[in-house]
Amino acid sequence: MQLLPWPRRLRALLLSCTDKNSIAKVHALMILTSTLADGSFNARLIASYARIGDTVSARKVFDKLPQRGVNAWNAMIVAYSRQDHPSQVLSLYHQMVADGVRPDSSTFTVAIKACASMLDLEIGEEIWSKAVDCGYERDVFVGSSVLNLYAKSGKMDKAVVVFEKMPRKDLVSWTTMITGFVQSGRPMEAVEMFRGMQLEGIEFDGVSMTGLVQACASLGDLRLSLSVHGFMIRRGLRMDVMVQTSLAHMYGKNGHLELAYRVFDRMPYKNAISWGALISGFAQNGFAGRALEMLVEMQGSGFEPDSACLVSALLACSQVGFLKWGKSAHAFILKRLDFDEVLGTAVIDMYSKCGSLSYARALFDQIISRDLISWNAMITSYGIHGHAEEALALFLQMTETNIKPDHATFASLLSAFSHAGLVQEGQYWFDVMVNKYKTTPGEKHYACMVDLLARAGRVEEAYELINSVNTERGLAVWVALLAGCHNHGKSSIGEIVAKKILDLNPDDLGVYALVSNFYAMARKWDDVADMKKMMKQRGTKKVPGYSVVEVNGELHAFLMEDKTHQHHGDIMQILNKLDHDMRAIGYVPRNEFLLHNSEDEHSFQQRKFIKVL
DNA sequence: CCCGTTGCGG
Repeated sequence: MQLLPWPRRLRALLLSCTDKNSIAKVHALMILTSTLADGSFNARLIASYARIGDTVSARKVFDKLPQRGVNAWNAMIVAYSRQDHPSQVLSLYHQMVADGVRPDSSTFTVAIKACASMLDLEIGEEIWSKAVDCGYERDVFVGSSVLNLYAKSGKMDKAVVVFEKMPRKDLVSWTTMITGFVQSGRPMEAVEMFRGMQLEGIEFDGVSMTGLVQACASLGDLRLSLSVHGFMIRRGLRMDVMVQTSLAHMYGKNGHLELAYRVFDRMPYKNAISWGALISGFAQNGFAGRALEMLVEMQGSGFEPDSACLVSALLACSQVGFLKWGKSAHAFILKRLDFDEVLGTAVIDMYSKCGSLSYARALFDQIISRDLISWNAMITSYGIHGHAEEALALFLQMTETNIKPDHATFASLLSAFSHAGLVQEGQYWFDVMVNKYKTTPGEKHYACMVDLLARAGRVEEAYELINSVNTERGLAVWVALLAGCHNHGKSSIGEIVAKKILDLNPDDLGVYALVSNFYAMARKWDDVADMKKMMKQRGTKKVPGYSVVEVNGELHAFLMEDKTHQHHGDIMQILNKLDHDMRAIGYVPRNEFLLHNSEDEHSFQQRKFIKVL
């Protein structure tokens, strides 16, 4: 065997090292042969320790070096980057610059990546401008890193500027733009980016495809989703867990749960995230029971649910008011997970929707990390429960923190006033929102204001309000107004509003019921008959509301004309007694406008059992 | 030669 010169032998040896002991032996040899002083070899030693995850040993070598070249600094910086220690990366970067060592492409790339992961746009841009000064403006690696920095900071428009200036764009730079647009809620542009990449003749991979699939998921276009899925099969893409999980999620999120399950079922390797994708699909589409079943099933298959799975499970409990399971989920979190903002807010929401406002508030006070959405959720909870004063008190408390209220906060606050019938307060805070917080009111805010005025019988004012603004006036605004017209016998305005509603072609049967009830109030019997015909034609796209009660941990669902409950007779008896007692103290039920359509109700019942159980 | 882009949630 021919002996190589020392440095080359050591380099070969280092490359074959897979454990700490063998690296340490080479390390000793390097000391003996005095090759450690060689700038290109000490960097390799640091990189070897880093490769096996031993950052501590790498740092010891680094610290003992008499002088450090770019490669040594880079090796150490990359080591910290691999271990996901962005602040260490930045501190080394700054030390290196202070030592007068000139960073290279690799240094800038990794340093900017660290800023992206800490969402520190300011330092990131500072480093980027230094990179430009050092002549790396046209570098693909540094460029992609900057694209990601802007994408993660929600500055896609800045990313576009950098991207368009890049002379050479490769798979990673295109992919960064795709995922950037997806994460910024601009899925159409993500799809356009994918098409642009195809036109440039750059072959896609699993990562870029994951971005495209996520774009399809947020577009909710089944035809596009199916064609993308078909495209990747035709092109023979090797699908890994991530691609398959994003596919299952794409179908599940948009309610195509059979397709989602088919993808999931055929996955050779699944993990907790794949399960989470399915669970969230079921939970978000109203299949609460199925979501909770899958949570149990995943544990049976040996997977530990993570916080995202629990968030979906809590959402499922909220939807059906299943307090018993909600409490189990809470207990599970206390035992095995750490509370973050998302998980905390989901538990708060669950307690609130399951009727336990005090638990919700106690949790809100306990959760250390509360963000904007946590505050909004708690304010919403008070609103739903009719506690407008508490909602306002919380809002005022919020203004003392550094979290700024957003459009959703005001929507919750205004809705709280509308539920409590506090017209003056509502008007006052609407004004504050517009003038002090410079928040442009949207459809939701106008709907609250219309609801507030219309409930109080000030239908004319509400009508004037919506006619005075130029914003998009959607269904909710008109529905709130018509409900007011119905309750306060305002037939002339109501007729105009009813026509507007019908022009919008809603697919909610409840809206048609409201219009029909309004016509009945106005004694427009021909229109009532038309409405009934229309409802029959349109079929049952939307499931009507039903009540759910939890008794001893078991759910009982009720809807109109439903006689299937085992204690139906007893329940009716008690209801009759309550009805009798209420009339005795002066209650006059307004059931003269109630709508009956027994054929539809039958199909509703079928769906009810699928959904709740 | 190294460095940049990925899957579920309030």
